[in-house]
Amino acid sequence: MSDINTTDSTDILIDISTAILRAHDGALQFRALEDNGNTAKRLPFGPFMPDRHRTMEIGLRQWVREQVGVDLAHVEQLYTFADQGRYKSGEGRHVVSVGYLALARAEDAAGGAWDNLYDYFPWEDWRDGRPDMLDDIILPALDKWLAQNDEARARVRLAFGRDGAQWDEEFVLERYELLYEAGLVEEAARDSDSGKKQEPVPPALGQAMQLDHRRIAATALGRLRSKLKYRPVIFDLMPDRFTLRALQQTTELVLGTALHKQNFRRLVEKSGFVAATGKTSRARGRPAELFRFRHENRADRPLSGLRVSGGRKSSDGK
Amino acid sequence: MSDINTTDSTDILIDISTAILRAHDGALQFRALEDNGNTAKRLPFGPFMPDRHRTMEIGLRQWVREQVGVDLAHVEQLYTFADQGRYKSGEGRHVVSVGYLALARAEDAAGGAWDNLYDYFPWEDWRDGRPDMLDDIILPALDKWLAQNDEARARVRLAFGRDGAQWDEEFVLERYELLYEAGLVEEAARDSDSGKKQEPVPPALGQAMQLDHRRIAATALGRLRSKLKYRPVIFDLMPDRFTLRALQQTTELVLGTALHKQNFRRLVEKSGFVAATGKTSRARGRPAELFRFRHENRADRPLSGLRVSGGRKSSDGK
DNA sequence: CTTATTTATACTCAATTTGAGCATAATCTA
DNA sequence: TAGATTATGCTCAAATTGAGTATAAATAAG
Repeated sequence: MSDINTTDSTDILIDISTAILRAHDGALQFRALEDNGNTAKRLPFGPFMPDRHRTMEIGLRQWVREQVGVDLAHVEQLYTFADQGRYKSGEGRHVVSVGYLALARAEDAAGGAWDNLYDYFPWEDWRDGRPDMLDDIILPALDKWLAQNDEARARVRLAFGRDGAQWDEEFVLERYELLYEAGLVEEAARDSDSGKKQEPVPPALGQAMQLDHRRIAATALGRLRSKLKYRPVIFDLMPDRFTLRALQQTTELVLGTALHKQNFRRLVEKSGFVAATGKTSRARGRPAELFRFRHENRADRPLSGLRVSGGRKSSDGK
Repeated sequence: MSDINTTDSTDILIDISTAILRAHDGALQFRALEDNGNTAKRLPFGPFMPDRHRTMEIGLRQWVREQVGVDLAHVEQLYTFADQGRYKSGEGRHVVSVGYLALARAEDAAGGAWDNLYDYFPWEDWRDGRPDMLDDIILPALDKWLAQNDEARARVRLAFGRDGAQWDEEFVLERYELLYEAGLVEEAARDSDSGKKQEPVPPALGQAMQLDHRRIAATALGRLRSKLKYRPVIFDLMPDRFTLRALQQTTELVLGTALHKQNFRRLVEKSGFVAATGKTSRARGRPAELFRFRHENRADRPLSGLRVSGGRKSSDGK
């Protein structure tokens, strides 16, 4: 038990970092903070202090309150990262990092600096088709790396959908991790013992972040993409009233893929998650009906979320 | 950042606890350890020691190696629990508990004591239909509690599938948490300040465990049930060669529900995850073909896991 | 004010998937 | 040799899904 093995346990510091996402201006954004003397930005974060924080979520909410003034809709723990060497702390303290995902409605998250998440993960946005950088930069660079690290080939194949495997938009973290291991993101060079400096890749692959925050952001995006499909979390990114078009755009934003309009509408209407109201027009074209999320119903249905799917998979042979 | 807020951070101890599951003897079992002077059992666990453990998974594997001799197939981090008051440590140390799920093949996990997981969560096993204890004991008790705690009503409805909501086998943790909060499991009485002792419920609801280990076990079961549906993890519970019947029984074991045999077969064969081999007979009846898991293929397909589903949902009205 | 443009919404249709069975096959037991 | 028992093949209708076509209701342009 704890009392037996407790002997030499070193000083541990737990940091709680939160990726706060919102959908705004046709972009998937997250709250990014700047620090003096550091070009890389960071997520809101702070230490977990058991004396003051009865739970980690209470701690999280404190740091979010103090560092950014945002009303959080959905909050969810992502993962606890504890690898040594991926997180340098000033002192000798060992740092363990607990990542959280939080969703905010644009209305409740007005002020402050918000960055486009896809500026940090440009290879994840497939809304206008497969990003060129994949074939032009990433895959060739990975191939070069694989020549030295053949054991990673299967992971690359799976994560990047090569050789017959298909791209799975949920593998955001797996892709980032591989790019990190291959030394293709700035953080890799930064974390490696400053002695042998890895060659920085000419066209930087997305913006870097402080500490392990980009890893947490990647985890957040992957988790959100996955969760969307079985729980109605998308509504935590939407305002009170919204058109189906807006709902679809937000969904596409998160998934990073385009969806078939009529079928999306059919899916949503059938799901029972939304109820019609009056209507608005604003923008061009025929005015669209405004819907609202049916809280009442949240429990009635299989909670299946929006079973969006990309498109009929090519029925290749078998 | 950390250096700023680091001031008074109290001494934190991180415990790594692992629910190791296997399918054996027609039961879903987990490795349960006994301690002298404690009737409640525990999971293998030990402190995370950053000096010795480069990653938490390395720490986990050390404790598992030392405490139980089991070859782990699949290992997955579940959740980090840090609520104060749910975990008493002998000393003044604040304990944070990181839970892991591990799967083992019965062949690689022979020795030691294995307990039936459903002895700890009897209300989760629906293979022979809805367990009587739900209507006889649990729901009436929850109702009594709800009379004092009306704000929990919606959660109970969702977790226990009442009032039109339907039972979702994945909500294992949510159900356990509610039973805990309602004081219906032994751990609740144990953790509450010994002063006011909660009345223990006459027929104990499943076996209790030490510390927060039953909570971790609940998380493990919920996660596994969920993951089964989108990743082929079930094969990490199977031996090298298996009949489709065995695969189905293991799946039913995990999900806690019965499945339609012919459709399960169709699903599995079409998935491409298995390949036929020779055949065995042993048991009564027509001998069944033996299959093996197709590792090669792991990446080819959408990785969709076994999209098992309970049965056609009643198309109630809308 | 008439037409093009734009977006929303309704419907269709075929392919595929799913839920439920029935039917037959291949063993073992009595 | 007749069950009993389990495996496997096949059918069939209902539901879901992918991909369009068609129509409606606005705004913007001339």
